Amino acid sequence: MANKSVKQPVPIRVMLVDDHSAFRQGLTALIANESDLKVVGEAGDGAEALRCYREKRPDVVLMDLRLPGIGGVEATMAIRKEFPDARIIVLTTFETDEDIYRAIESGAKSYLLKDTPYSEIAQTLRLVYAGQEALPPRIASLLNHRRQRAELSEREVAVLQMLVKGWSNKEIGSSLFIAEETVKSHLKTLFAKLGVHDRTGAAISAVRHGIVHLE
Amino acid sequence: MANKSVKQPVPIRVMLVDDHSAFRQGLTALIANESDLKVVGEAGDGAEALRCYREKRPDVVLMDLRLPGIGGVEATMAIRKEFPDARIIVLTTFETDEDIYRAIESGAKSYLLKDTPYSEIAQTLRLVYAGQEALPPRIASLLNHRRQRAELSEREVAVLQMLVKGWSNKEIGSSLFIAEETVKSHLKTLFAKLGVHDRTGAAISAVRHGIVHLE
DNA sequence: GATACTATCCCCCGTTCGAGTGAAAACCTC
DNA sequence: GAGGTTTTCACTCGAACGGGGGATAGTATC
Repeated sequence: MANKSVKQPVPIRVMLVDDHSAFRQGLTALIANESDLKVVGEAGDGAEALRCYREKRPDVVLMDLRLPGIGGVEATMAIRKEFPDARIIVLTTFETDEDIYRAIESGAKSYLLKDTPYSEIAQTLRLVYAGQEALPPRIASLLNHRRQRAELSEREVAVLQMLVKGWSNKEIGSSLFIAEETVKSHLKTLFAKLGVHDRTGAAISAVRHGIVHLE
Repeated sequence: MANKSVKQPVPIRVMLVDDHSAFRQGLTALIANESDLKVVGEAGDGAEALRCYREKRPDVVLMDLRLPGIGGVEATMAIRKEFPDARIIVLTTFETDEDIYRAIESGAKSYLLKDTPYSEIAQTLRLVYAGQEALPPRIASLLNHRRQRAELSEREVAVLQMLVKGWSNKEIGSSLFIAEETVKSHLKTLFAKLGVHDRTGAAISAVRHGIVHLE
């Protein structure tokens, strides 16, 4: 039982953040097979993640994005604010460029989809522990797309959200206490920034890129 | 090594269909802990699923929807055509009412999301093996929504797809070799059936309900 | 053969939308 | 305080859209 492992005397200490215990369970079981990796903590939401990080000080964190209460992006920012050296890998099912962008901006070192082969997840844990930033090609490409897209102002996003709800310019205007003409003005810049030519295109583009979430 | 199990002398024979080996791996590991369940076959795509079913004749199948080549719905139909008694549970990440509807129509006995707690997956395997149709409340509710929605004709779906692409009525018309007026006519019935009042609402509704998939 | 439903097309008419152009006020940054 | 961005609003004009009606032909369904 003594620590006689030749390859890795001190395993990389991993923490899992995901609201689905079944997923944590399965991943823990798989990681248990690796001699150089060890799960030292689990959290089911953002607040718990911060508490657990403080207590366990893991080497690497696997973080889901959709969490009850505080989301994964906010949790990542909170942890990195207190522990600037924290190495966090986002592991989620979302793959819009906006989600990826926000995750990386918040300080995540990598971004993996949940259907990534397990071996690749393990490999990424090792790479990120070693200080690298390992982004799969597809993710890196989407991140680039997002960075090439023009930034949307706060107001423009607000208009876009109401557009996706199916509201008319007049309805958007009265909801925001501005003239219909102003809404049209925002839409014009939105069309240009999104590279579309009408409101339907803008709505679809907003959903496709994850700027506005349905549900 | 002899079969001395008291509780379940003959375990329920389960087959997994999912293109991600990591997921199959994790699930197989978890199922191995259950004395009354046993994974007897795995497939990575629809065609392999049918071959494997013929060979192994499992009691229950866990089927993903997004598969390379032949999709999960088609695979379910193919298996049930050859083996009408086949008990198939869809296990996927999609949760639009349209996806659920098509899965159940194709003969699936249950529909679970991949983030379902493992214990519930196991329980559903047992229930479906016993001949029941176990639909989680949320899924059943979405299925009802779909059934309350009016059926869309083939032509209407075609128009809707082009609408989501951001095409104008004129563009849709020339693409389908019909007059612009005919497109407007289809749109009128679409608006009524989808319960919206303009094309943007129709586009969002189509995506939300899974009638048209983005990407 | 009567009864649906679907797909196709037409008309009118008012509303909405989008392009073009311009401009003023507020705010931040340097 | 000069310069940039954001937000706000105005005006015109033509194109696109959506609601109302109706009509014909084909194909199932019964």
